[in-house]
Amino acid sequence: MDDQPRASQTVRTLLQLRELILNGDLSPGERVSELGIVERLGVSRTPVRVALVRLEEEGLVDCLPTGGFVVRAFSETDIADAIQLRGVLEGMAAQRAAERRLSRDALSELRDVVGSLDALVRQRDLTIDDFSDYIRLNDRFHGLLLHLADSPVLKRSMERVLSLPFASPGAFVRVQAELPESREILVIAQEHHRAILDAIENGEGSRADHLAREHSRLARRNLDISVKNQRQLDRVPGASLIRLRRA
Amino acid sequence: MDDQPRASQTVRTLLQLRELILNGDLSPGERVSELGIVERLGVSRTPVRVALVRLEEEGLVDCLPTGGFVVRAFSETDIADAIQLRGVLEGMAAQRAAERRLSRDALSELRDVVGSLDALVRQRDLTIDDFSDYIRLNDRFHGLLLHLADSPVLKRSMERVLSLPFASPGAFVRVQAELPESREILVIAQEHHRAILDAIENGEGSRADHLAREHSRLARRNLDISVKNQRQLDRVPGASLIRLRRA
DNA sequence: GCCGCCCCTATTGTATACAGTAAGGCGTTA
DNA sequence: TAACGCCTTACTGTATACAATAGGGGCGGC
Repeated sequence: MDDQPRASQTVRTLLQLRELILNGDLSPGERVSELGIVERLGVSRTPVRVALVRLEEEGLVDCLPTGGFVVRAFSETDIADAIQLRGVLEGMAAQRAAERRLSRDALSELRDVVGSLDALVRQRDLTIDDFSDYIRLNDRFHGLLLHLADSPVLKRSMERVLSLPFASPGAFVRVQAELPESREILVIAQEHHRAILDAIENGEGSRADHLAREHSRLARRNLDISVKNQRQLDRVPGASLIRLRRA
Repeated sequence: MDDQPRASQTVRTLLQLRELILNGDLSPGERVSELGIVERLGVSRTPVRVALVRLEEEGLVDCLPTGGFVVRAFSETDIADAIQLRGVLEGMAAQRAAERRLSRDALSELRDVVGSLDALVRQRDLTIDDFSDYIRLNDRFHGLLLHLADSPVLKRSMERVLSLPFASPGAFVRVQAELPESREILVIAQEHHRAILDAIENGEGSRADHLAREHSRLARRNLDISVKNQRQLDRVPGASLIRLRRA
């Protein structure tokens, strides 16, 4: 059961604490007691404190002025902004990738992923497993985009944004899977993927940029849909951190 | 002499350690010994460790796989990428500000700053103090832009990028001050400021975006100039962290 | 003389002890 | 009965002690 037997206490604590927060075992606004975590995870206060500092930098917890930390709550606006920001960063990544005039060979992996996605989306009826595969391939596509941009600075910045789990490219796919028009949305998303690849292959930086930004708006749309239906919102990773303002 | 008598040990340690790194008292690649810092700053290891973790998240130090931290070194490419990223984020900020259709009243502060900058740049001969004033007003302009974007997520992301000191808007102004064409560059930069304000006033989001991106390229150009002249590069904040690849 | 192995030391990861402070509860008084 | 104040308690900030590990230096063998 112990996933990380070799990892240091600090790393294990960070991972487990992050999971506690993302799973909703700790509620937004709730103070994260160091001693409470010590009891739960069976480590001393020192690794817990380090993990809390890192999570604060990640943005999952907030520092209280009086000392200590609380689990952060995220509004619909926060999520929408994070999605927009991801779109902008992916736009920059796509643009850079395009303007590097990469060889056909350097793009073979990206082309393979787009090909796999094509095959997947072409199917009539999509199962739960298909959506899992889609999420995996989609993450891979977005990861490759970032890689092809060849910018550690950009990569780091993106990782920060993605540490908010509902900002990740696959965050709303499970929501979307429940919609009647789910397959059509995948068709559109995949058209974006193909077009982004095409733009990169042809060195069309601005086109790649705009396509990536538009692509992220699909997530934004799914967010809007989810907000109107709390049940669907629960399918989003880190759902427990979302606090909608009362209507 | 003690700037922060009331602040906690942790905060003081973070500020002082950051200063040690930025001043070059600790060289890039050099291991940051906890005990060494303890001796230098007269605090215990605990606040030092917290400060190191925070600085690692900021990107000023790197985690060694064996444990401990080293001061990071930044290449010319890193700096160029950070400047480009800042331009993209400021573009997003400007676009958001524009598309919010802000009232004339909400923009009065930004207009004042642009007015002050106008008056400053209009002068024939610019003194050192004038450049200091320019940096202050310029920072204020960029800060207001971020504020008007009204996005905590974006603000946080920008703060991360700006924690690399040579990515900040004013980083290369002191370099530029030494150039024969320094005043002309200021004239161009100020034209950008005016145009960005105009775009925001008129709700022209895309124009604001592109102007902000182009604006950041002035910093990029100054970087290129600085690289050809090590003496000028030393004027940049955090210069000691910059390691150019041998020609 | 050079290379390799072993031991020692320095440094970090981890745990815990101590002190200061803020918050909450209870009692008293108006 | 409600409000104010004091006291207690539990928490975090800080310091330090202990253990494990990695790296370096020295010694010995080839």
